[in-house]
Amino acid sequence: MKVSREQMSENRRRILEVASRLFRDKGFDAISVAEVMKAAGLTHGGFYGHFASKDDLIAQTLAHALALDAGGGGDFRAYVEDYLAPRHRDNAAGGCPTAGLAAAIRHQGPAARAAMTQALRSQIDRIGAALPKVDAADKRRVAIGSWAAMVGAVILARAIDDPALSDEVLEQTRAWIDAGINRASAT
Amino acid sequence: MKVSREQMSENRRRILEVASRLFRDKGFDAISVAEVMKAAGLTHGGFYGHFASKDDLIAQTLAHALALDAGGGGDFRAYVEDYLAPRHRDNAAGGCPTAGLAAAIRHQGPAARAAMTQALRSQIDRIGAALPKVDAADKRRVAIGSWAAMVGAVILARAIDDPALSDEVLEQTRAWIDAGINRASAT
DNA sequence: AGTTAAATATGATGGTCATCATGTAAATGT
DNA sequence: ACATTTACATGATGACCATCATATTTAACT
Repeated sequence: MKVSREQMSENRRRILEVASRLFRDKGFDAISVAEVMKAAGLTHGGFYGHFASKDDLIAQTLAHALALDAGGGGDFRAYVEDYLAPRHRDNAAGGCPTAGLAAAIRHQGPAARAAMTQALRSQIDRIGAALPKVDAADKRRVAIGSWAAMVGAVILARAIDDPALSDEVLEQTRAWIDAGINRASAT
Repeated sequence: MKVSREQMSENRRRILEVASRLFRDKGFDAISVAEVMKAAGLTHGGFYGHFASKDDLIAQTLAHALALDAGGGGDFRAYVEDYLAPRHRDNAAGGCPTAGLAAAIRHQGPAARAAMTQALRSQIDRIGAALPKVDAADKRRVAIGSWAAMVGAVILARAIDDPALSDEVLEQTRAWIDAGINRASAT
């Protein structure tokens, strides 16, 4: 049955939203088109009215999720603390899409890679801007190094099965980033 | 046809070897059992004589690859330089299994997670031992922070489609790790 | 040398999935 | 009000894949 134009937009929005959560939680391959549609309260048939293919859904979901996730603009230390918290590690479905999906993008199409490139650029700039005390010459190094460590730490912390070691990876990475910022700010 | 016991061991070894390369290159889901067997010069039928399931192959391949990859024991700065080189970024099939597969382990079984946990432990110890000038109290922090940044940087560098930005992620992360080691050694 | 055991090949089987074809009903425009 | 469009539902279709069944061939043991 046909639905109103607003209803259709709303449906499309909900598809992207649930796809974003499902993909972050289980990965692109483990989630079928039918699962996404069902989670959005629809059936699989209408899918190709909204998206050209599953690849298209993946690319649009990525662009959507990465744009929404724009964090790190305020107090950088507080951002790092939240990012490297067990709560974030344990909440992949609602967490940072870069930490959840960056590694899978290698196996996706060009649109997905373009979305991730754009997001990485923005994130580096945002982190740089949130480091006012750091010399301009060092800002980029601090921003890139910190972001790489944050993403890597969450990925590693999620991959291992020892909670104590997983917590330690998060905590030591946080301390390591803090020390790096202090050093760069002390000049 | 039956083959000699040595031939069988050799076959098994080759299956693990090609599986390791294929999985690192394309991911666990994109590689079928039949593909692995074909790449090993066999047909799909013999697979279940060697492994109980694809999950079992994944777990054993991981243990095998992670054990072989034990790097970082010698000169740590040289190791970092190689790790964060474009050559390594562009050679996922032959590169570090942690960088290639860590993010996918979240979706695998307990044996795979156990293998990754063990590998991470060894790697942290190995890096710590390769940092003689760093205070014992700081060793673990430097080792964990550096390793998280290395893994994260390679994952990000592989995910994006702009070669210049990708190179920069590698290079700035290397500089950032260097600076961190210098700071920790200067005490 | 003959018997047995086992490693691999060939050939199903059942399930899942992306995508497509068609029906249906309600919204939109006249 | 009516005609038309269209968003979604239901129901194929064809491909792929993990796993299993059975046959074949040869190493290993007596």
